[in-house]
Amino acid sequence: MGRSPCCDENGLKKGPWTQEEDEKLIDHIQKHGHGSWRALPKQAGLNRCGKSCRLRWTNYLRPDIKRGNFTEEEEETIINLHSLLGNKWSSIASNLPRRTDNEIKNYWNTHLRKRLLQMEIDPMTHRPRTDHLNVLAALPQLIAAANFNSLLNLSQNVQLDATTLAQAQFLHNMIQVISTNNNNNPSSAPLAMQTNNNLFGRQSSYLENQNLFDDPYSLPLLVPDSPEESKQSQMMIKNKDIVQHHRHDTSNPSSSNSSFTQDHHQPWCDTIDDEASDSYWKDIIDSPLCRQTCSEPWPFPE
DNA sequence: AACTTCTACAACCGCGGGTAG
DNA sequence: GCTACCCGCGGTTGTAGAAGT
Repeated sequence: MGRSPCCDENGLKKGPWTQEEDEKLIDHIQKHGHGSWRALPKQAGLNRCGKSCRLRWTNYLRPDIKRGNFTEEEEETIINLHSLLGNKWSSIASNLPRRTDNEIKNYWNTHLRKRLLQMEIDPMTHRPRTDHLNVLAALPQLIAAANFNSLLNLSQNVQLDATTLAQAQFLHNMIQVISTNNNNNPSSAPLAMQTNNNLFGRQSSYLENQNLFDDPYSLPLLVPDSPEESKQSQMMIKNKDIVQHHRHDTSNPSSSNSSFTQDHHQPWCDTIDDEASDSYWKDIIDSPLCRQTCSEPWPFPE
């Protein structure tokens, strides 16, 4: 039907808010509540449209907003929820107390998204990027160039420096994920969810009690394949269960709530033991290695 | 010191859902 | 059922400050 934007009305101020305007808005809402946003500016003596007032209040002035840096726990929650919900910022925000959808959206776009890109993970699908990484063509090249197998074998007997070892592990994991994808395996799931734990080593729980590990070499499936499973998981998110589980599992790694025991897929775990996997992805993300690896052309940095 | 480029994030815009008349 | 309105959401833009040259 079409409507004219509320701010088309003549003479209404746009742009950054002044302290005086903020004070007027806060004062009015504290005394009267916001009521109708459309009517509020006039009542509060503000030369703004209602929409602008609502945005200023909900994203900035509201007293229950938590500002400042995101914690690791918050980052991990955002990444996990984004892999499930996509750009449903308000839904994600509902699982992060005192954070606004706008703030989460900005943080995603300026920090987390870039971080995933640096890891060659598509931030929308949370899967390894294949646009410029032609998997089939690149795989032999990757292995040959890195002399990968010998490196791995060597690493079992020789004390390699940490960087080299980390590079080997990183490549190994990438190849394993890629191989799994190529094998038409259902675990072509978002990479963030394909490790035993998620991107930051916390365990997801919404697929509890499912046998995920038929193929001992496959990476566990942590993302629902069917719409039904997806709905289930989203319901759990709505109930904030997933966040609670995360926290529970963090404090109790051997929690019986977790379905992601590692007994059934030892080959993967041979590379990453329990302790290491807990901080595995986080370490990679934060490490100079990640930046180096991702900033250099494949197949592998020297 | 001056200029350019980059980064972070506040704010805006347009769309769609819900609802009252 | 139609229209007008309100509200919330997600994408995008504008801009101030930081970093680089």
